[in-house]
Amino acid sequence: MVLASLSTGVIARIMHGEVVDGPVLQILAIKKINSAADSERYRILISDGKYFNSYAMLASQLNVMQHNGELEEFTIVQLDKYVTSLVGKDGAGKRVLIISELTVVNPGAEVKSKIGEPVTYENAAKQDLAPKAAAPSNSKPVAKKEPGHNNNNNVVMNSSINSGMTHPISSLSPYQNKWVIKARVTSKSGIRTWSNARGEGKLFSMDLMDESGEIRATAFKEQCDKFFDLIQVDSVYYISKCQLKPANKQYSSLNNAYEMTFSGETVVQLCDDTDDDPIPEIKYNLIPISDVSGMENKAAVDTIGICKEVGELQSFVARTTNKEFKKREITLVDMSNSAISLTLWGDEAVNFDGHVQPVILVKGSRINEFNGGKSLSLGGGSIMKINPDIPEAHKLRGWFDNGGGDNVANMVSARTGGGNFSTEWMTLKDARARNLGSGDKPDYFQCKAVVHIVKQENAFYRACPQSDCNKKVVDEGNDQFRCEKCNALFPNFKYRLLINMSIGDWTSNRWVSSFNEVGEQLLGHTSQEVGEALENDPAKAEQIFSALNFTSHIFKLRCKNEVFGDMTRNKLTVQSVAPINHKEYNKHLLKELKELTGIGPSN
DNA sequence: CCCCCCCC
Repeated sequence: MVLASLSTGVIARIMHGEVVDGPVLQILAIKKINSAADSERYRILISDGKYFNSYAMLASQLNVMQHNGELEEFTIVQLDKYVTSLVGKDGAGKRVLIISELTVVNPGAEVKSKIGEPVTYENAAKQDLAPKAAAPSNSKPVAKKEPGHNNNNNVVMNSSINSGMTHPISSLSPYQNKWVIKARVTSKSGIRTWSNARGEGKLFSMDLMDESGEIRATAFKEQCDKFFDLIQVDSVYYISKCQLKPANKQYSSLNNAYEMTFSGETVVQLCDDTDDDPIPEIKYNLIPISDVSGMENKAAVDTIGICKEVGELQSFVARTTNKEFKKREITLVDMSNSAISLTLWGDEAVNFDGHVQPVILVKGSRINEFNGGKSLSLGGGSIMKINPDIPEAHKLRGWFDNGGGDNVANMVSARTGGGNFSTEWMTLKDARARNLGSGDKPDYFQCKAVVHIVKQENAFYRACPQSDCNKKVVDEGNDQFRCEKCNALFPNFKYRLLINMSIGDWTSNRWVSSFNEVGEQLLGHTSQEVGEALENDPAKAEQIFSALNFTSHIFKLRCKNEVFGDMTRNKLTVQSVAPINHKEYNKHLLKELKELTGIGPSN
């Protein structure tokens, strides 16, 4: 076994500001810093064999290495990426080493002992330091200063910027307020107003990130107006003089025990030296839309797709909070031949122009699962980019403009109840033979079938006229109708359809039930029209119902055993009907043929 | 000081 040589004496040079590529060092100890819960930080005692530094910290993305036991005592590591930064009051505090990327060269178990007799670098001999007066590590020439906001003689801010000495986000706490951070905005909310018992106002919030960590910041009222336009996602800013307070973890998934609030003292200054900047870029973990099917409900998703369809802007009042919301649902497609619904909110929904079918990138969108379909929703901390200038976007554009989105096979948001995949094709005979519906949960399948018989008897009922109640009403006479669910009398009612019909495919036939919306779609008339015809105009009703006979459709069916007394019946309910897409259906038939015969196209 | 992002 060969142990790597340590970069002897290098810690003194690094800590005096020299930039050294890939120093090889030994971990002598690692311990968790006593900080508030939920913000996990590790401090390291690290040595180059001659000097040690006990003020080294692990950037949080490396915590996992410690969890995996890769950073035990005596481990030899190479630092692939690190910065030094000042913490403490007025820049007079400690300089810390923050390690954001490292490679294990020799595991601690192999090395087994401390190398050399290191002493603190603060006593380093002159010859170990860089020959010329070394610049602090962050002190690349700072770009020309923008006129800062509230930047009147801000000594701390200016001296920090001029010296290149900023504080790592992970070092911020409520106990010390002389700091300047240099951070990238990773997301920014819209302006939101509130009004409650304690008052009213407006605010916006943003997420900030640097090499060491991340933090949420919120600007209220005056600060909201003052800073909203200045703050832009992806830009880097110097920020100082905010209030810090414990983060309410209920509302934030950021890895920080604290959050900050802008105050009247807060100073924000755009930093435009982005091309040679130690602040990391926002990372997008883009996944194919098809992958969303297999992910957990509420999980965060970064993805990119073409906006193939745009829904109308919708307004509604949330039933629980009585707040009004605006939303718009759009459909994204990508090269996994999959489509998914994405919900935009507020101004983003109002201002969205989808008719040009732009490329849409989302970061941190949330999965909402309903009846087996999964859709995405933008929320706090998520961002959307329209036509981002990245290779993935150009690739998608080319794919889509050449007809790529024409044959989307996998509807990730389709409500099949069937779980992770598109609804399985099955014949009516196989559905029986395979005892579908006998489990705890319903089964779902689809088949192509023709309508044989449609029952007119009991094809409708009179329902409560309230929009969110479909309960059958009791005719009280005198044109009064009682809803027992709403416990109210109404002078009117609405018709609801409940169509029973026999459908058949080439293997078998079955009775199926269709509820209101599917019934309207099949009959091509509103429930009101159908109900009135059945009650008052038998000839019209006959015309409406017979038009459905011998028509073929793709039926998505829900199959479940239902118990009535001591009888168990296997019941089929039509979830949705669609016209036969012959291209799609033939694809399915070819696949079946290939499975039966082994002959056919490769996919 | 917000912390809402529904419904089906």
